[in-house]
Amino acid sequence: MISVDVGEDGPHEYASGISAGEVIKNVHGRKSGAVAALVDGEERDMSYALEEDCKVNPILGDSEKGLYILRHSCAHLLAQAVTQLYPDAKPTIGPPIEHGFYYDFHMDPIGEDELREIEKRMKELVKSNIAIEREEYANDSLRELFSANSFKLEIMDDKIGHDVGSSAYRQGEFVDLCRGPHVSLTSQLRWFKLTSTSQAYWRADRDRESLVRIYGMCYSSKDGLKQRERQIGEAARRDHKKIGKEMGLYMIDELIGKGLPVWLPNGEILKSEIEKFAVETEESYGYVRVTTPVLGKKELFEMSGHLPHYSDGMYPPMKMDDGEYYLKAMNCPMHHLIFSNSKRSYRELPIRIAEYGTVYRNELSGTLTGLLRVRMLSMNDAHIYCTLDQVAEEVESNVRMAQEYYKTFGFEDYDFRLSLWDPANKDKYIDQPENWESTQNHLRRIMDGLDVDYTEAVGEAAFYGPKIDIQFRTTLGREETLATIQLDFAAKERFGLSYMDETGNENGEVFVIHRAPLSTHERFVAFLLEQWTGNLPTWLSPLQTQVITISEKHKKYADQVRESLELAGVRVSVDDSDNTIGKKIRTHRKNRPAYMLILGDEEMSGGTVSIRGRSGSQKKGVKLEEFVSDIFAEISNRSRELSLDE
RNA sequence: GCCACUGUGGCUUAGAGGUAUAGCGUCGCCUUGGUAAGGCGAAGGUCGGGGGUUCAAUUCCCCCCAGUGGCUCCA
Repeated sequence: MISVDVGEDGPHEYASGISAGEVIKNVHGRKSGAVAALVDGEERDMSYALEEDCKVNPILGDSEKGLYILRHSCAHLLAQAVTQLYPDAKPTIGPPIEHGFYYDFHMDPIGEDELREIEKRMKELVKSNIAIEREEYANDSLRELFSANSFKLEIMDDKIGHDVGSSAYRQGEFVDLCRGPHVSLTSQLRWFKLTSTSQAYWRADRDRESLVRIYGMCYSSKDGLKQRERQIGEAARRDHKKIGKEMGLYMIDELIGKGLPVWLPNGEILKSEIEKFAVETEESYGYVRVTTPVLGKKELFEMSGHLPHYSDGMYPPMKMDDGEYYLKAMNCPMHHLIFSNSKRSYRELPIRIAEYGTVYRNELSGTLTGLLRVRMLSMNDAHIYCTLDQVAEEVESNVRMAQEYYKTFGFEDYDFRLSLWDPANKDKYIDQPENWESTQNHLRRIMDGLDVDYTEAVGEAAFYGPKIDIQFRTTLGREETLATIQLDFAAKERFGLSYMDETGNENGEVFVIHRAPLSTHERFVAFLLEQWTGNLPTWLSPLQTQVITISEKHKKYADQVRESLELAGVRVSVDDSDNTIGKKIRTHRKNRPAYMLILGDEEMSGGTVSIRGRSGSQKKGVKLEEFVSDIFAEISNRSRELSLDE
């Protein structure tokens, strides 16, 4: 007999050799929802035999661990279906991921029809309710088992004896090299769906074999799957590309080129509202503004380190009669020259140089999408030149500024990330290990002193120094970097930055902070549109008031209303066409004005307006002057809420 | 850049080897209408571009271009 600790009600006695699953069934019932067991803290199959005293807990299908097991098993199910349908296909690796799983196969590319075929076969395998069993092998018999699959052999070369173990999992005729654990029956894998295929390289190495990756999503219940499908639908509804088109914000024309969005009049309004806000804010934080050219000579970018470390991100040079010129990928080199343009005194520091302009980055064509990833980036960029002692305060005030910005814009779902260099990948970074260590530690101390949570990420630094990234989650749960605050220890030497210190000596210890809290206008607008589903706060709305007349008798009054609003600086448009009012409301909804004003006999005689909010709310008989002053206040306060939609 | 899929009037879209649907929008006429589609009519497309196969291609094949989803990369 062995004693098994099952949690709340103390240890139970069982015959030695009983399976973990039997114990869980005995304690938690047949329908516990367990997909595997936690035996002394180790994840095990339900069939795992208990030989000595231990602690056993169920891993529930809807827990994080349980979902990963389900998804992992689902990946095996996929591989079984694929190898049945395509006997020549060689499974490589197939891990669980957030929301689902993928599996990479060495096989000929497949399309949508094949994907549905495979999914159908998976469903059949679920119906057949095949047992999934763990098998233990000695190393050479394991190699024998997978002798036809060079990918599996390669995995064994690397991992056996380390953490993969020498186990395989069998379901019917299909066997996969795997550490497990897995669910015990294919019928436990009901709530999945294959979503897409893509290409991947074996070991993410483009010189190795090209593989077909098949993605799927998988949940523990119908609800989970449905909810994810709804989330995907919601993301489509919030898609900035769709909303941007409806609101006439931007266009992309193939003759201009991909990744080069054009801001249309409505988009330009939105962009300039953001810019106006940033200019005001940064003036109050002591920034000065400059403008620098969009291109510069090769020698400049060699000096800055862009050409050795960032050349992939830059456009090829333009040969001119006096040398080679490059489009700038960043503003910093030119700002450094501005700093050096005059003798600086310690009394002047920190100097904060800001620029609203464009930079140009040669992103791979396949990565470009809408406003989220573009090749011409409009930025509210700035560089702060300060002493080491001043770094902390400047970083802090930038974190604070970012938080203020995001509050106003209504962003809440973001995290800070301390991005560090990767000493194993020295080509990507300036090779000064001591400087990396000291600046990274410095930033870490600053972050620890601020009351914000952050994570650390190796290999995410800029080439010239560590940075604090502000990470956002899109509706689909994908993480994107919105903004960065970067600490640059390299510029001072490369550009010979210096100032006269208190002792009257030239001091070269100038630290540079690069920061762009509002990201690029392109990406920022994409996030804003998603955040608000296009229904932006009034101050940001390209159209703040849409006036709708009931009949042509009211045209004159509508003009009067328009004039009053325009006088107060409110963006207004009048629709006095002879369509019905319902029709007009429907038509104008896609432009997403903050408010619609309905004008008819009642309003005209009383000098009032009838307000229709975005939610469909109606408020009749509001004095025109009252509306004008209310909306004016809402706009000047940059209010997040639409106070008149009630 | 790599892989898969997609590309039909301003927008959404049907279709298929014999030069093509429908709705919205636009324009005109009628309607003067009170909070998410009033009625009638008209215009508008070399079916992404270029080659090829065929008596015939928008439909099949090849090459480009662009979009979408991934890989890689990244603000």
